[in-house]
Amino acid sequence: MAFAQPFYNQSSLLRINVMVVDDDPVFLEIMSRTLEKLKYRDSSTMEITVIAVKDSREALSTLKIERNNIDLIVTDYYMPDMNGLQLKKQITQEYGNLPVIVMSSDTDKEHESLTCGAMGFIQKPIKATELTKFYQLALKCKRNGKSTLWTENNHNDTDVSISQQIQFFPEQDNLMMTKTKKFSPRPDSRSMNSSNGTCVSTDASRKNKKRKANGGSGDGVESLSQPSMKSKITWTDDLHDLFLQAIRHIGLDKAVPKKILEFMNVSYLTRENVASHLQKYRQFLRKVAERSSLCSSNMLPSNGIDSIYPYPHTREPYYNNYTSSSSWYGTSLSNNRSFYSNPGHGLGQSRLLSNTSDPVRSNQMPHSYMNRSSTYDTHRIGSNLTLPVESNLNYSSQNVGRRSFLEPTANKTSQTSQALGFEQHGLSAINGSGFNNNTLISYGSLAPNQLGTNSYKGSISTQQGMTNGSLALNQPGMSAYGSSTSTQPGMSSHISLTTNQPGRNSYGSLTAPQPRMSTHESLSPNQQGISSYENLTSNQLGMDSHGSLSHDQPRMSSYENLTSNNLGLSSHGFLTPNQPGLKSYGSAIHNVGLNSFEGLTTHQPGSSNFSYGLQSFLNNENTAYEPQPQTHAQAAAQPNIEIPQQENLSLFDDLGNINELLCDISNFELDHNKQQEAVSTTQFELPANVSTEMNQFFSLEDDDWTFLNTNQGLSNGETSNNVAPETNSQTFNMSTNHDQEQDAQDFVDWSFLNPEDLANEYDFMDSLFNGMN
DNA sequence: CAACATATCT
DNA sequence: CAGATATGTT
Repeated sequence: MAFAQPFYNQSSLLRINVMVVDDDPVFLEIMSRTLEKLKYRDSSTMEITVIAVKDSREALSTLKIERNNIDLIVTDYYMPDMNGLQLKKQITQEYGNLPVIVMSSDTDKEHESLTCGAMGFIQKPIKATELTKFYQLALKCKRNGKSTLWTENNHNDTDVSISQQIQFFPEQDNLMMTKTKKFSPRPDSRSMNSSNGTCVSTDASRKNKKRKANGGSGDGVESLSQPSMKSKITWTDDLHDLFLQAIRHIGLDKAVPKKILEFMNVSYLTRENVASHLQKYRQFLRKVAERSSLCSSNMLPSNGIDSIYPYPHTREPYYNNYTSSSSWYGTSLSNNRSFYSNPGHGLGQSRLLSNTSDPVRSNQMPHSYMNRSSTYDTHRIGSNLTLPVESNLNYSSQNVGRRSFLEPTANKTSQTSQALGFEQHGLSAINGSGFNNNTLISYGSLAPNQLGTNSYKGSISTQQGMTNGSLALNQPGMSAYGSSTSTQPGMSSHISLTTNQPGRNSYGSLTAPQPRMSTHESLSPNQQGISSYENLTSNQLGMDSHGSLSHDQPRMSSYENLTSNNLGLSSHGFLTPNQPGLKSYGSAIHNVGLNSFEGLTTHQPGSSNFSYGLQSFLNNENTAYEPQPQTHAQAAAQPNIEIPQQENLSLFDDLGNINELLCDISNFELDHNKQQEAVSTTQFELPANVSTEMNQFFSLEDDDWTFLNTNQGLSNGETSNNVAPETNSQTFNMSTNHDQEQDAQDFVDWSFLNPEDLANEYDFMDSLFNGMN
C-alpha cells in the first residue's frame, strides 16, 4: 500500500491523516495540495498526510486498508455511483463512525448532511483558510478518541496541549512508558490469570494481535512492526441492528457472544466487542423491564393490547418462548408477561390501539393535536401510525425557527408546542435528545420516557407514539421507519422488528412471537395473524404470505412455496403434503380438500382444478374427504395469477423515502472481504512551507461552518436516514434517490382493517382471504 | 482453557 | 455513557 508507510515511520509524531474524496480531479488536487500546504510548521511535531481519492469506491477500498489511520474524511456530495452521504453511511456501516465532512456547493445539502450524521458541512468553494478547520476537527476527533484507533493512547483531557497530544506507536511502547506515565500498559489479565503474573508471552501475543484494518478475515496476522490497532468500535445503529438480528436468529436465551459474532460476520468485530455490547444490551433490557413492571399500571395498560388481541392462545407463545432462560432476559420477559397480562387501566396507549376518536392519552395528548398533526390515525388497527412525511420533513414555513437542529439537550419546550397544539411539550430537535419530553419530534437520538415521540434516529425505550428511527423496547403505538426491537405493541415499522411486537405492521424483517402483523419481509415462527410478503416459517397462524412458508401454518394464504401441515391455506405457488383445505394456484401434492389451478399429485382428495376449484373450496370440500388419485398436470393452468412481486414492494427509509426492495433480504450479508483491489491514491509531495499558527488549530472560529457532533462517534449523536441493509451488499440495495412518498402500499395492509375485523378471528380471516381472492 | 458472565475502568 | 478490560465462573 503506497501510503501506508508514512503512518508508521515516525517515532513520536502527531499524525493527521485526511482523506479527501472528490470526483472532480481538479478540485481534488487543489484541495489536497492546499491541505498539504497547511501542514503544521513543525513537521517533527505534526505530520499531515492527505489521501486523495477520486470516488466513493476508492474511498472505501482505502478505508479497508487504512481504516484506523484515517482521522478525517472530507467528501464531495455529488459524485457518481455514490454520493457523499451514501459514502458516509457505507463508512459507518463498515468501519464505524468516522468523522466525515461533506462539501457541496449546494447548501441544500447541509441539512441532509448533518441529519445523516456528517460531522460537518462546508460549502464550496472553500477558502484555503477554512481548511485549517479540517485539522482542528481531525485533532479534536483524534483527541477524543472518537475517530481513530489510537484511542488507547489518547488522552481524554480536553485541555491537553499539542505536545501532550503526540501519538506514540506500539513499537515504541517502551518509549511511550517513559515519556507518558499515563500510558503505562496494563498487564494482560488472562496472562495474569494463567501464568502467575508472567505476562510476557500471552501479553505479547495479545497485544500484537492486530485486527486487520482492511476488513479481512481478521485472522490476526501478527507483526511486531505494526501498531496494535485496538480501535474503539462504535456500535452504530446498523451494527446494532445486525447484533439484534443475530440475537433474534440465535434465540434470546442462546445468544452468546461467539454465536452472535459468527452471525454478524463483521470482520472488525471481536468476540470481546460483542460480549461487551451484549452486556450493555442486557443491562439495558433489564432496566427497561424494571421500568415496565413499575410503570405498567398506568403507562402501558394491557387493556388496549389485549382488547385488540383477544386470543389467549395467541398471546401464550409470547411468554413461553423465553421462559427457559434464567438470565436477565427471562426476568425481562416475565416482567413483560405481567406487563401484558394485567388488566389494563385504560390510560394512554390503549386508546392508541383502539378504534376510537377519543383523545389519545387525553391527559397528555389532546385530540386536537392528533388531528392537526395527522400523526396518529386512530382508526388504524395496531396503530399503523404513519407519519406524514411532508410535515415531518418540512423545515420551512411555519416551523422555521422552532426546531433545533443542533442543540440536543436544550429544553425547548413550547417552541413547537404551538405548531403541535400541545402546550409546553412537543419540542423538536435534530440531534440527540435525552429527556423525558412528551410529544417531541427529534431527528436525532432519543432516550426513554418520551411519549408521542417522533424520531429519525436511535431511540430507546418507552416511547409511545411514533418514531422514524431505531426503537428499542416497550414502545407501544409507534410507527418506526428504522429498526425496532421487542415488546413494541401496536407499531408500524418499515425496517427490522424483533420479538413480541403485536399488532404491527412492518416492511422489514420480523422475528418470532409477533401476532397480527403485516410484514413485507422475512418472518419467523410463532407469528399469528400475520401477513407477509416474504419468507415465513412455522407456527404462524392466520397468515397471509407472498413468500415461502413452512410447517404448521394453518389458515394461511400464500403466494409461494408452502410445505406441509398448513391448514386452510391458500397458495399461489408450490404446496407440499398434508395441507388440507388448501387452495392452490400452483403445484400441489398430497393435499386434502384443496383447490388447485395447476398440477396436482397424489392423495389430494376433494381437490379441484380450476374449472370448479374455487367453488369447491368455498364449499368446504375438505370435509368431503375423498381420495382422488389424479394424474399430475391434469389441472388446467391458471393464467395470469396476480402474484405480488417482491420487486414491487417498497421500503421506507428513515426519512420516509420509499426504497425499492430489489433483492431478497435473505441474501443480505455483510461482506467485508470483497473488493480487495489495489488502492490507488495520490500523494502530493509539497513542501510544508505554509506556516499555520498553533492556535489556529485549536480555536474554532465562528463562520459559516456548521458542525454537528464534534464528539463524533457517540452513537446517540449521530443521525442517519438509512439503515443497515441500505449500505451494504450488492444483494440488497436501496436507493435513496426517490422522491418522498408515503403511500405506495401495494399490499394488504392490515393496519387499515377495521378493528372489529381483527377482534374476531373468522372475520379477520375472511378479510384476509377476500383480500386474496 | 475457551468462553461466558460480571465487575470495573476509562 | 459506551466500550474496553479485568476478574471470576463454567
